[in-house]
Amino acid sequence: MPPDPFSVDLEEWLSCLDRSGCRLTEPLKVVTEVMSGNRRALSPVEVYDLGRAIYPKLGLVTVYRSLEKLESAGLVQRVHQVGGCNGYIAAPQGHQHLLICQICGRAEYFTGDDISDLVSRVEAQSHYTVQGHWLQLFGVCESCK
Amino acid sequence: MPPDPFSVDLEEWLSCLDRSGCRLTEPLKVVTEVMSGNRRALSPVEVYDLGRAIYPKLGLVTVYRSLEKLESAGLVQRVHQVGGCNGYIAAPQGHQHLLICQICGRAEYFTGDDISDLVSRVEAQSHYTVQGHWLQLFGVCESCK
DNA sequence: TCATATAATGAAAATGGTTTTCAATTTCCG
DNA sequence: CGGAAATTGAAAACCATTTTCATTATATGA
Ligand SMILES: [Mn+2]
Ligand SMILES: [Mn+2]
Ligand SMILES: [Zn+2]
Ligand SMILES: [Zn+2]
Repeated sequence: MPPDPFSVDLEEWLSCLDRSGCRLTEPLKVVTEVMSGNRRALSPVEVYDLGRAIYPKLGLVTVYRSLEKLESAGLVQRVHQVGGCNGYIAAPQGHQHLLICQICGRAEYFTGDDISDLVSRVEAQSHYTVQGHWLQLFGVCESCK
Repeated sequence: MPPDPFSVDLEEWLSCLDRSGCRLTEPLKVVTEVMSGNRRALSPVEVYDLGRAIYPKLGLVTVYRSLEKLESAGLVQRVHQVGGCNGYIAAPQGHQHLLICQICGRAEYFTGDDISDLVSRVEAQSHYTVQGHWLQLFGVCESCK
């Protein structure tokens, strides 16, 4: 069973940010706490609202800057959806892709996609060299059915 | 061999728009001509620039409205990429996905992805019901290597 | 511990892509 | 042909994100 990205704890994220040269300020810690403890893709404003519940004088600009740091450090990733592409969620550990509930937004990572045969076939037919892929599954989670 | 969405001709697109209740105005025809004759994902401004080469008094607002009509009619689709999610390209015919050149932006559709085994496995493990998927391949096209 | 350099913050302003408004124009049906 | 109604383009509004800048907080090392 692969490690669950959502079980990674706050301390690890903070030391990772520390190692990458960030100062561990209160606002950054708050954004990190919100992002590490959530299983949904959150927009900057949602992070802002959740963050202010912990630290009321948090600024929205700081949320944007903190998300950028978390993304640079590889701790969160952007999530593209039909409804918008400004969501952020805890990054996968290794080769994983997202499965997102269309009703409540809850997300899980899954492993085991093997598209190497498909890639070979597509490369042969198209004469492209394939370097990477995006895969995302959409559905309904257990509690939403 | 599946039909190539990029070979669909302008007349078909126009009659499709006609059938869906649009008035075939000069600006809409111009945007349709640009979109049906291009193999790259184009942003609204790119469509605007290409369109004005044909019809100089075309307005950017009309480009937005025309792209919306083309999307509603199922003739174009939005393309999500790392560099932005405001690109539009001719829609696939049936079950196809995009392969995009990272260098020049040229895109091809491919068929034959079969992820049903993966979906079954993921459904069993996650207890989600999977309803759909996004798949996109990125690479380098023949002329860019 | 304390002084200091400097990274980080938050408010306000700027930016830039997209949408809305509205009067004028064009299409298409009768 | 009219004439109703959809469509257009310019201007203004909107809104998410970025930039600016004076102030504050952090880390470092004397
Ligand atoms: Mn994969
Ligand atoms: Mn597929
Ligand atoms: Zn759900
Ligand atoms: Zn190319």
